[in-house]
Amino acid sequence: MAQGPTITTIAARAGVSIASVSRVLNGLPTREDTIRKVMAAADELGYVPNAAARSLKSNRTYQVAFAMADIGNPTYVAMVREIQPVLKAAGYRLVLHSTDGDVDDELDVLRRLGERYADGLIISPLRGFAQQHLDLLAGAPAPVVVIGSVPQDTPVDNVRTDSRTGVRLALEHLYGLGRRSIGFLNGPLDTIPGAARAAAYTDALAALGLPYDPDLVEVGDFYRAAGARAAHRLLERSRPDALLCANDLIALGALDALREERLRVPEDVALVGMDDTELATAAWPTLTSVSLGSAERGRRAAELLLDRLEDGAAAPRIVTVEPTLVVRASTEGAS
Amino acid sequence: MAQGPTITTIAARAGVSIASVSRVLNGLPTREDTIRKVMAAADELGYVPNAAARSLKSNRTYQVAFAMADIGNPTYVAMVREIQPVLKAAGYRLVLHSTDGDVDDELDVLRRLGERYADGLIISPLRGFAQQHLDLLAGAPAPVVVIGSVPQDTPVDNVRTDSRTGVRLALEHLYGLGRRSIGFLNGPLDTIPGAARAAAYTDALAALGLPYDPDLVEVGDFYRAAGARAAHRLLERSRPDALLCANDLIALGALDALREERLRVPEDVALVGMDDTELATAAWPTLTSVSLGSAERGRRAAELLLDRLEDGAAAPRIVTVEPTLVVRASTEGAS
DNA sequence: CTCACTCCCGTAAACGTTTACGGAAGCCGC
DNA sequence: GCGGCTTCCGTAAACGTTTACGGGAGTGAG
Repeated sequence: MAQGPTITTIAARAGVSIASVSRVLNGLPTREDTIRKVMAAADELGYVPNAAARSLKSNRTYQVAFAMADIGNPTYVAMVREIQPVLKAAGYRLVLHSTDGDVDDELDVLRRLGERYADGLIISPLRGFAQQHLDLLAGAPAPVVVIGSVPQDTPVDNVRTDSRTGVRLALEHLYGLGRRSIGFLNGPLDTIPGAARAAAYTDALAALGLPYDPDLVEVGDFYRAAGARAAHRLLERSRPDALLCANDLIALGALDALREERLRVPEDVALVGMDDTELATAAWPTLTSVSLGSAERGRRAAELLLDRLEDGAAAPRIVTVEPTLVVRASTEGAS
Repeated sequence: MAQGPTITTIAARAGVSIASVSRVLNGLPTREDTIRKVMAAADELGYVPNAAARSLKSNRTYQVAFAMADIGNPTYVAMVREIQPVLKAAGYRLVLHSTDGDVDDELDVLRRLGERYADGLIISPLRGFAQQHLDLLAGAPAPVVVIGSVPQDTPVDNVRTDSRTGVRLALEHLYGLGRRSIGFLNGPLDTIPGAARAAAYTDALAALGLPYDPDLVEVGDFYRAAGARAAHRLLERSRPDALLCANDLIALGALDALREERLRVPEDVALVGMDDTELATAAWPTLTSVSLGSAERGRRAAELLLDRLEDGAAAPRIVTVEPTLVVRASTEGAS
């Protein structure tokens, strides 16, 4: 934990000025033997540049922040997993924020960007986009990329998916299998995905000519235990032949509940999750799931941010990742 | 992306010196109406302090780094999940490094601590502890906490688990169920957990009076697909009545393989994983797994680091987290 | 020999904070 | 009315870099 050498130390040992040291270390044109002297001194002293001083002067931290609701959720893990290597390859560190889906926390992350501890931010808000969010986004002191849909004219890079299409794919698949009583286990309606999926479910039903039956819909939370409870509540008052779950965790909970109720999957109830996380293939029967391309969304977001850091003036871009349906045993029968 | 206000801006607007502004913002004793003026100016301007300038002066970044092999591995996710809130509560940000288990990457993380971009580091090395590691650890420019066992006299805080006991618990459990031909699917032997678990397996067999049969041991990698391949190889040449897997991912792969070979779990082959990740409860049958307390290790590591940041001089501490066996359906039959 | 030009390098300022130091103002007791 | 104390604040230095600017040495041409 010794006090490290600074360019001043190196300059003294090499017998040159700190300016020369800095030039050598940054590869600016310098005479050959000065380079050698400085390099030798730096090596001997084990010099490592000080990040704080460098960013103070250059206004670059080479850090990027990623804010999401919960690192325990495999969707976000998939994103982080893709974001990290992209940033690393470009020489950036990753700062991780878990907001627990708390709006104040999210706003706080946005505000503290002003501390300039990071050059940019990727945020995947769970709740939110009150006017307050939008104001902060518009006036953000550093580039921000939002994963999730942002209102039309918000001047921000944006990676979105089309959960409407995703839900439709799932319902069409179930309809095609002859299921007509398709229940829906959703997450909280005050979350962005919760609200979007609720609307999409209603629309997709209508498109298929199926009636909307409130008894077939339950709202819980995006966790496994909550999914199980929601499934039990739903099964108490109706008997669907299929269940769409707003994410894979809920689907796992539903699987637990169905097992307890001695209902077979998929024979009695076909089950579809969303997000297509690794849990979908760990479960048994393996879960049919709507892939919303979390990994790809993460990667694209990181790329957008890096582009933006290169060229701050370019017009905001919107990238849309198409959902796909990954069919597995929980709807199509035995493995 | 406007240029933010600095304490100089505030000082001008409030009609005081920058020293007064700094004092007010840091809560040092100041006259009441100066406080008001400064606060008013700061609020109006939306002042946010600059992190780089602050850390340059104070030598504190309020960041902590965590380096692990692979954020896709649920073990590390469990750690991050615990580490993050502990740090956040203490006002620290989390910087995440994925090393892919690459030794050079690990060394690089250690070296770059010298940039002082973080006040401390939690590292969970997968390979390593060559002399090079130890030298770097000893001379680290900031406190380091290692998750995983470190040689006896390394002057570093250390959170370890006792995988020897963990493996013994698993084998005793299987032995108690009447299993006598217990196979072992391990990860690479040049990794720390791989080597430790191999030795523990041999010892535990001996303690139970069972012979060591090389045909019952297969080495692969810590991934699901590798686990499946290893299981297939093992099943080609022997017919165990139980399989211990060096982590849950391998166990999931083994489950895949066993299913393909039409072997029933646990009737034909009892299956035990390690790490007790969420995958263990997602699988079917649910997986008996040796919990190595990943979550707790993460939390304890974060706490150790925070303590160390308070008091750098205290003697290095070693915390040991006891493994436990979580028995589920993959050894004890129907749910 | 001198002038102009080039090539390197050193001096010093700047980034936005924190903080040591000393000065000004007010108050008290004598 | 003056010395001494306290309280508050401003000046300036410092943290470790990067970089604008200008000066000195060397070269070549006239």
